Amino acid sequence: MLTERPLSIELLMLRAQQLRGYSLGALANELKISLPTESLHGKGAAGQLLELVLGATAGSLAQPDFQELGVELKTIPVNMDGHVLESTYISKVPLHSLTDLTFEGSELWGKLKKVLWIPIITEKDLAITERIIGDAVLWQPSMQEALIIRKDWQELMDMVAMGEIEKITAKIGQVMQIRPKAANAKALTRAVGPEGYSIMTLPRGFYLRSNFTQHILDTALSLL
DNA sequence: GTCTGATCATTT
DNA sequence: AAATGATCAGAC
Repeated sequence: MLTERPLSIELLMLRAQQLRGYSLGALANELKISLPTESLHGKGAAGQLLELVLGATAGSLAQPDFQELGVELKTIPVNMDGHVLESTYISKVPLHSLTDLTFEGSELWGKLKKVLWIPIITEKDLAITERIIGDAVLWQPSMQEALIIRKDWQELMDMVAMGEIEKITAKIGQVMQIRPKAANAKALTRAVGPEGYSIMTLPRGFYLRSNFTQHILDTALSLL
């Protein structure tokens, strides 16, 4: 089983497609690594396993997983009917030092320009080891999709810049939303508050709504 | 604490 | 059932 960094998108796709049908348990066995037993304690296990086997850069960089290829890797849980089960975290939301921020230069857009989606076929409470790798999909947003993403980003970031982070709920945004992204309620970070003063608040993340990622997967699969 | 990888648990 | 808000694990 190869784990080196792929030299081209074609090689990356080839390798990803070869993983179809593997269970996460079988894959972990080949790599001689162990997986968490309970899903409550293995939330990121699928993504980390796929990063390892596909040769992604580990680490906490604000850059795509395959930086040279401009590709971000995302596992996405779907049930046996192909139904997307969860929203997808994309990137952290900048909450301070917001001058000169543009959509084109944002961390979010850097990751959404090109995404390799790897469906993980599962059901609630199914052991992590029993989950199955599905058909990989390489996605680039269409012009229309990109415009909607940019509109959501601007609406949300306008509120952040205006010091209205505490007014933002997950209901805002057509295909994307802002939600907490923290270890727990005690993890606070600095943000722009009302009147421009600094406040402490929960870290936030950008998430793609599941109906949007469902559309991405459905569109790709309809072309096969 | 700040990031990555996400899913869980409760409300709607 | 779907959506929202909260949380789990690990690297640094």
